[in-house]
Amino acid sequence: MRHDEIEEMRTLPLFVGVASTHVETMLRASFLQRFPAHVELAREGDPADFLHVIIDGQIEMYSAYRDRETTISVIGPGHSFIVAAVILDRVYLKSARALLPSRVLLIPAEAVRRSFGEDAAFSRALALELAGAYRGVVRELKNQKLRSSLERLANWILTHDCESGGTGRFELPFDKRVLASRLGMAPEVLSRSIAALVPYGVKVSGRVVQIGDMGALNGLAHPSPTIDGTVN
Amino acid sequence: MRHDEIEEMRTLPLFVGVASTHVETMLRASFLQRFPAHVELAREGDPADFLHVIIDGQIEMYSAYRDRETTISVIGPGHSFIVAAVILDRVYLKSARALLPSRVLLIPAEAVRRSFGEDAAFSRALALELAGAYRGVVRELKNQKLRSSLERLANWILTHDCESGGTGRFELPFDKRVLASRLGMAPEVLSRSIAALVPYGVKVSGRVVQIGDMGALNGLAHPSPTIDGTVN
DNA sequence: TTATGCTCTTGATTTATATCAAGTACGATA
DNA sequence: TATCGTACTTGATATAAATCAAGAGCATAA
Repeated sequence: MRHDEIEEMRTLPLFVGVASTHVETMLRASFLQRFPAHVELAREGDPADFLHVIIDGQIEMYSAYRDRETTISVIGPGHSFIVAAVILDRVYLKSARALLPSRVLLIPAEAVRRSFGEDAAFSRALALELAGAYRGVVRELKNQKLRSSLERLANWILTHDCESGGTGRFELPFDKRVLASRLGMAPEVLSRSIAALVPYGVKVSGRVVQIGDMGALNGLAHPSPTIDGTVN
Repeated sequence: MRHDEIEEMRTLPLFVGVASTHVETMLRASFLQRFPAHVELAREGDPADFLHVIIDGQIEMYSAYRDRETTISVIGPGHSFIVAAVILDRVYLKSARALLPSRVLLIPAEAVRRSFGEDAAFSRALALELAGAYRGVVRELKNQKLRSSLERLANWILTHDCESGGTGRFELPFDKRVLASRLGMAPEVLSRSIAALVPYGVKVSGRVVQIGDMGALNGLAHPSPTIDGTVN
């Protein structure tokens, strides 16, 4: 990495309060890599060689079993992934692919584990990161086990609108087929669910979603702070 | 807590390598409490007042939404819960109830957060604990999204047999209705799924499960290291 | 513009799972 | 031992979701 790039990375949330010598050591061993869309960056079952931090672009975390595949999450700039596998020195549980051309910071697992062992601020930052990630997955598990597809979609729309300014109008951040997989349904079911939201004032044309009647949508969705809470 | 009890708690895995003054401080502020069966120890949505460590007994972690309820996990002696909520100072995402009469160590959240901030070994122990917990939930989410009820049951039997000695014969550790909820299905569906395993050599009478043909069950279950791995 | 290949939608159907309603087994208790 | 309550099972049915099969819309490139 170039010097100016290292300066840019130094300010990542993961590194706040961490001794600059440790940040320096990790960053010097790191790579800033570009990935074209559709490329796989990590495969589940492989040993965790790098901690990944998305600088820009969009990454899909997914998993396959027999002839099925499901999207676990889609993440963007600032997010890191495979933290748990790296510090435990285990294999990845998910695969990752770029949905958009992306730049990703790759920090060698070995360097991360060394800093984790030597720098208290860094181990604390990782603990907090993991605690937040843990709660995110717990929320998602509840979402899957306790809700119907239509409820999941309705709540996703509410949450996403909220995260993108709460204007009642936003663009889908990725293909509908990815959204379907993320929500745990077949693409056909997503299509029909979108149609089923029309009586509740939701209009979807192409990638644009419009919430016409927030009250009606809320009444259908029944959002819950312990499932949808935007702050972990 | 009495002195001998404090001595007993000192050896908990959560405390290995942690400065004894910190352990002492936390334990002195803690309570060792007994809960009869069926009692609720924590309710989702409440602020996290205590880190809980099960000394003995059995605790069900569950969650409710509208008129539904689901079991997230059932845990036993040595396991701690609500670590994430405690260190982030947030509300619980799950409720907890005792399935058996239980003894639980309650460490005040405030004391945990202080030690987390001051003791590097403790923050590292929590990070590792959280990393393991995170991977556990990810596995469970994949289990839910990628498998049918019958596959989930078949794999649960294999995993549980393995964890209890791999003899091909074990006792259900809790009621079938709890198992059904844990596996994400209605109790009736569990009954029928158990019946559907007979052709694969699985016999269930009362609480005793016998695996007659490990090969056949494996063939149905297709266990995967990235879903069922017993080591996180 | 017309082709080409997508993604998405719609309709018909099957399959999986939940629900409702009895019944049966079984353990605890008197 | 008899009785009560609870957990579990079984059958019938309803609902939810997946699958299969076309077709429609839309962007891209020739």
